[in-house]
Amino acid sequence: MKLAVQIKMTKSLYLRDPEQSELGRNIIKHSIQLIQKTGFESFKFKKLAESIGTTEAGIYRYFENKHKLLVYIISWYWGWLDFQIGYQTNNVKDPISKLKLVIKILTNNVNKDLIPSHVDESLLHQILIAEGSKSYLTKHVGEDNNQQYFKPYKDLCNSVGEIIKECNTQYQFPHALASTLIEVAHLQNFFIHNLPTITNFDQTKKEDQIIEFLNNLVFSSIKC
Amino acid sequence: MKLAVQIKMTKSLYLRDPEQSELGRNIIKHSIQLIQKTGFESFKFKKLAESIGTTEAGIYRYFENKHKLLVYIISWYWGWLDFQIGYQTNNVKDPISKLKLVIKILTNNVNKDLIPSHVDESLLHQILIAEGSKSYLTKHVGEDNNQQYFKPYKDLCNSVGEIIKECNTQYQFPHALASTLIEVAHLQNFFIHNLPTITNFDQTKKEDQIIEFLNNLVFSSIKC
DNA sequence: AATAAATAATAGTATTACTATCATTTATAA
DNA sequence: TTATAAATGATAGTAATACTATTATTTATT
Repeated sequence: MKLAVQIKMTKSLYLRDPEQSELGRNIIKHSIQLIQKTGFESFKFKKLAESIGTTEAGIYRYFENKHKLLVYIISWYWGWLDFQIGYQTNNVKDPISKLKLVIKILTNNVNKDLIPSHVDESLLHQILIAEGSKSYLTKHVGEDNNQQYFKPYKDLCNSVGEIIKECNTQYQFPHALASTLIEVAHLQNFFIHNLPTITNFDQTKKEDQIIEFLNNLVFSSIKC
Repeated sequence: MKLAVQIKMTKSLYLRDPEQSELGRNIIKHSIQLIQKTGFESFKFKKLAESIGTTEAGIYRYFENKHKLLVYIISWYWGWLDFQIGYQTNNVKDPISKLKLVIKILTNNVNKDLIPSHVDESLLHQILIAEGSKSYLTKHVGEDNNQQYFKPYKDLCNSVGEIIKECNTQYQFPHALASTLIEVAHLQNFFIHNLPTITNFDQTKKEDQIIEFLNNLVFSSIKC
């Protein structure tokens, strides 16, 4: 039997809870496929409706607009990552090993068993890399923040920050380093695949090199 | 007499060179104001035309679309930063002092004397923070890269990477660290102003704290 | 004074991001 | 079972947007 994780989502992100119906789950599933395939700018509710076999109006009953749908998907991923980190580092005592595992998870070396079937984790990870920052890089980020849209992201930063603290209680910027680590993991992944000449990474074992770079960055900073 | 810096721009970014006419310079000037004020998503050529006192068709004679205009503006800024770094670190012998100065420049503690009058450097810096990554986070990043749209950005990463190398020739990832430094400077600036609870920075002397964080990050990594 | 280039004025088109309406199906409750 | 409500489907419509095209007018160059 497959264990499906339930990620708690902010209610104000949706009009109708997409987890509670077949159509809703289809909206999420096909959104992930379409956004990954076409990019967020070319992602249209009309195309989404077509690929599901429903109508635009059907989508709008679940999500007010496509930006909220993007934020929903991305928040879901942050929540899931946060759960993964808690779950997978559960038995790890040594904080340094813990943080190393976190870096691996952020760079996408994870156990995929616990994910609900309608979500494709590898597509989601690609969306995060290419579209993640668009969820907050808006003029209405303040209001969105007041509505708790970024709570899963902040919770994740906090979880990672706490592990950093465990490694070195003297380190001054655990939370800034946590958000840096999360974002740079995605950033370097994007660069390595799309603007390769920007980095020194050779083109073999890309992910491993990102992990090495991040390990060096983080553990030098906290002097471990 | 004011010295105006000329930044070399990729020709394929524009249809007509905006530096060469009053209208062109107005397009740049008012774009910067409008994008900063409304955000890129709400930035419309129609509104831009109105604020200049020309027509949409007039803008389209200079730029094929608003994405290319954004890339133009952002590339210009990277070129300008690269120049600033070269110019201001010119007399600095010690590579560590040099790199510290670079961090200051990236966090916007710069001499503004050399900037052409139609460009507002502080608005531009804000655009970079909030919209910078949108210039490459597209599905057509590969083609854009082939067209050399990101050359100024890569050149800047390279300049910073070279300074990092001077500090420690043994360090493995000078260019990855350079791009990380540039992006994290902007990222932490965005977070501190828009999602403050994410970092540990207290709300006074924000920029100084970013500088401190970046100094720690970079100099620990390269063991200086 | 002749010619070319740049700009202004206006109009038009396909697409998009929604909103509204009403009929039909599906689930729930008496 | 039937009554009621809730969710979905089908269709239409609208204002705004991202462009393109055309022609007239102004400005610069020869």
